[in-house]
Amino acid sequence: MTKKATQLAYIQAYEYIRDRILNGELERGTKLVEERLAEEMGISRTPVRDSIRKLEQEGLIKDKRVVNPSDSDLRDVFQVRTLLEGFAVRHCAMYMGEGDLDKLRNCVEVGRTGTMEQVMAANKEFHEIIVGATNNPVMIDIFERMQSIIYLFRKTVVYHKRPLLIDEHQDIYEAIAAHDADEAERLMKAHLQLDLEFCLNRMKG
Amino acid sequence: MTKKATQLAYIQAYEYIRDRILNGELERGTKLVEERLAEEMGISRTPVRDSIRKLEQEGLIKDKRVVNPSDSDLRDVFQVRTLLEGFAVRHCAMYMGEGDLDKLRNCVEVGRTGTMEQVMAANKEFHEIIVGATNNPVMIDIFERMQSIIYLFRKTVVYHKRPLLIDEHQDIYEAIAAHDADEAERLMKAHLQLDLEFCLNRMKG
DNA sequence: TTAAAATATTTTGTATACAAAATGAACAAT
DNA sequence: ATTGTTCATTTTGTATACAAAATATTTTAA
Repeated sequence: MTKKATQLAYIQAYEYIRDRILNGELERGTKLVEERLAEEMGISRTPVRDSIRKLEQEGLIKDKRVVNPSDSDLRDVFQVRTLLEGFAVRHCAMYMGEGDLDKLRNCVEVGRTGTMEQVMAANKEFHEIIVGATNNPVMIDIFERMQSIIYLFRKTVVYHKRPLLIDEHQDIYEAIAAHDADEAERLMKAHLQLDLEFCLNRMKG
Repeated sequence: MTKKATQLAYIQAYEYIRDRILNGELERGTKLVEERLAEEMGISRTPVRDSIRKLEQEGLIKDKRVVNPSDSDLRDVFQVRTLLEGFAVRHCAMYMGEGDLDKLRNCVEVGRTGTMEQVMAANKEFHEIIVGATNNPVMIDIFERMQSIIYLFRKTVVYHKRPLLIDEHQDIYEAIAAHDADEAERLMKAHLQLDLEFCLNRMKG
């Protein structure tokens, strides 16, 4: 019994467009024409419009174009991200149980030994576990939305492994495991700051 | 020369539905039927659907019903709100100029002397000025989205003036004016905490 | 050649019709 | 009475046609 994929056209359209944006096939700034996309997918404009509206709300599309975030936009996102993850990691240091701690440690491990794809997934998961541990759906939702933008931005720098990234994750993990909330928060903020600067610098090249 | 109102049906529909939700005419939990609303406004379903989708993204509608946030939902929102406004007020204490300070002082003043409607508007503005001063559109956007939910929740307690609310605003203003970031943040967090508890308690009655 | 106006083309917004799905009511069997 | 099944009704999802708006192109005048 194979898991039945969603048959609804507007969901299909949403995933299709979203994936094409995130993997870079639809470049930043590209104008999205409803009819062209509809034809491309063999459906009508109606569900395509729905999905475009949704992606607009999520911030991946702006004025019918794939968003093209400026340095300033990215800074704004990171400022909020730093706030949320700073809070979240503090929460982790105080309350996180063994299960999640194991998962975090595993992310660090994969970060050192895995393939490129595995490393990227593990890095993403590392942050998701931390934010998820707050158990606050509002916060998680905001975080996930920002992830899309960040991923979009990072797309072009994906093959430039940032040095020290895994070391920083390990340090954060250790601070959490040691229940040192202040240190965990401090390390997380520094980590995100470096990440931001790496992104911004790479964009210029 | 009167300001020309937007003629687009989907914007009109958005504002119409949103206002009816926020002012309580559409009660929490009410099922929203596209065709009924369309007929009611004398337009077709298409723009009504658009606006419902948008309101769903904004969190005012969930599963075609006016949201009915639980205590837990409201706590989650306030946790994020506290984080954002704590940061924002700290920013204000460090960088806010005379112009905005005047506006804040005016909000406090109106809070003491105005009519019910004026007081409510001034209270809202007080917080908007503080968040707006961060100059971070991402943060402002998140804040505004939460405001809708909070307002919806608060709707039922609107005529129970909370004691001390204006005093707290004044204290926050003074801490900002004195450039005391730590104190401003502390006062803001306490203020929001009291606000949350007031909301939650009133809901039970 | 450049700027402005007019025209053509593309693209979006809206209405409507029909199909698919979800919901609810009526009925039968236990 | 309760459960389950069938049928009717409502509501949503999708396609299509047309109108309005925005964009691009050509034409005309200086």
